[in-house]
Amino acid sequence: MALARTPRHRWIDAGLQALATGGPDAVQVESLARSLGVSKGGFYGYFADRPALLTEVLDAWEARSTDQVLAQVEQEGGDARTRARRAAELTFSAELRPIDLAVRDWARRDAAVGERLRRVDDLRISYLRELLGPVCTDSDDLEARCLIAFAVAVADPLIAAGHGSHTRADVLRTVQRRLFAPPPAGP
Amino acid sequence: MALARTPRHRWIDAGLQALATGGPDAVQVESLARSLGVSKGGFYGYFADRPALLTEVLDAWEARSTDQVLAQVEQEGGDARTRARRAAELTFSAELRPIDLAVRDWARRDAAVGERLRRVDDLRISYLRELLGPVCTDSDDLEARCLIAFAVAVADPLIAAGHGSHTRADVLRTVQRRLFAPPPAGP
DNA sequence: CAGCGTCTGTACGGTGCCGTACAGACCCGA
DNA sequence: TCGGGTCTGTACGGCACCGTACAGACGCTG
Repeated sequence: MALARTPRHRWIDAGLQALATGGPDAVQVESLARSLGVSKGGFYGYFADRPALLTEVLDAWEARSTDQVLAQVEQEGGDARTRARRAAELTFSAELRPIDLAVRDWARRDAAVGERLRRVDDLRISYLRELLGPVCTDSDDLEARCLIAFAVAVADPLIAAGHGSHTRADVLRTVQRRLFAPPPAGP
Repeated sequence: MALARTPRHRWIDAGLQALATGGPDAVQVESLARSLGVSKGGFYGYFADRPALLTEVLDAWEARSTDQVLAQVEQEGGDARTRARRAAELTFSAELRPIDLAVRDWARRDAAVGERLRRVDDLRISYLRELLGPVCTDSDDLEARCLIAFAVAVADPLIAAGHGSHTRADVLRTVQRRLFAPPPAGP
């Protein structure tokens, strides 16, 4: 059996890369072949057609975004704040972040992608809820903190504005401190 | 002079619609013509080419998202919280919201679009800062609240997760209350 | 070394979109 | 009513991509 120079996973990796950079429309068979330095000859031996590749690309994204991240975080251990930060670091790494954003935009127009994203986000928020639970007294407060944390993590790279004399990193630190601060007194 | 059945602004409106639904790649001359019930015959009388249309579509979005929204809000008046809510309602209306999201994703790959988005977001955050200023004591707190408010507003429709027994509207209300609450005590 | 299966390059037809060209329909004003 | 300019439909060439077909190269296996 001859060894494949361009096995399945290389097409999928290239697909993830293209998805991250240009969205699902940019995941094109001939374009991927060019980026791999190959012709598309072998592609249709692995995948029935372009949609089949897109499905597998999403599978790969889902696995990397959930199981792999959680396994890594739990293995490294630490207190709640450490694990929350680590989970965020891994989930929104330079590699995974743009894929996440592309999928999020894709989900707006494809219900099946929306379904996948819902599964992934539910899992992420559940984990976050678990980590933030101990510092919150009532569940309203907890849900508000979860949404804030997740929304800021998701939207940070999408927001183009500056913050006067502050850097974005400054502001993010303040937000993080508030998220783990003891609950507010008032009503 | 014959009256145009399909004047400039109709092409631009259709372009905004397509942009909202399918992103910039979906803004196609022949596709827009079909959605307008016309052939593309007249298009090239108004626009040099497809990129020219995209530029004008962005112009229209920018105007509607900034000047028109601000003018409306200031005209209606009210206290800070009312105006903030009204600005959010208008900015993220059912009509403008999907365009905003599409532009945000587009800005990730097109520097010129990023530049426009930066202008628009800077203006929005400045306005928000102005409204939230009075309830904040120090500028760290103020910037954190602005980022939270804006991030939640932007990311809300992008986040697919549920919140247990709470609805998203419940959680958003809690977040909003916190944003206008008096500043927290210690660090 | 010969045979086999697998992977790869090349070529092809089909399709959809871009931008151009041009002829005819249409509406206005004289 | 008649001319003139404007808008519109149709047709075309070019290009990029999809999916298929097939021949040859490659490396393992006997």
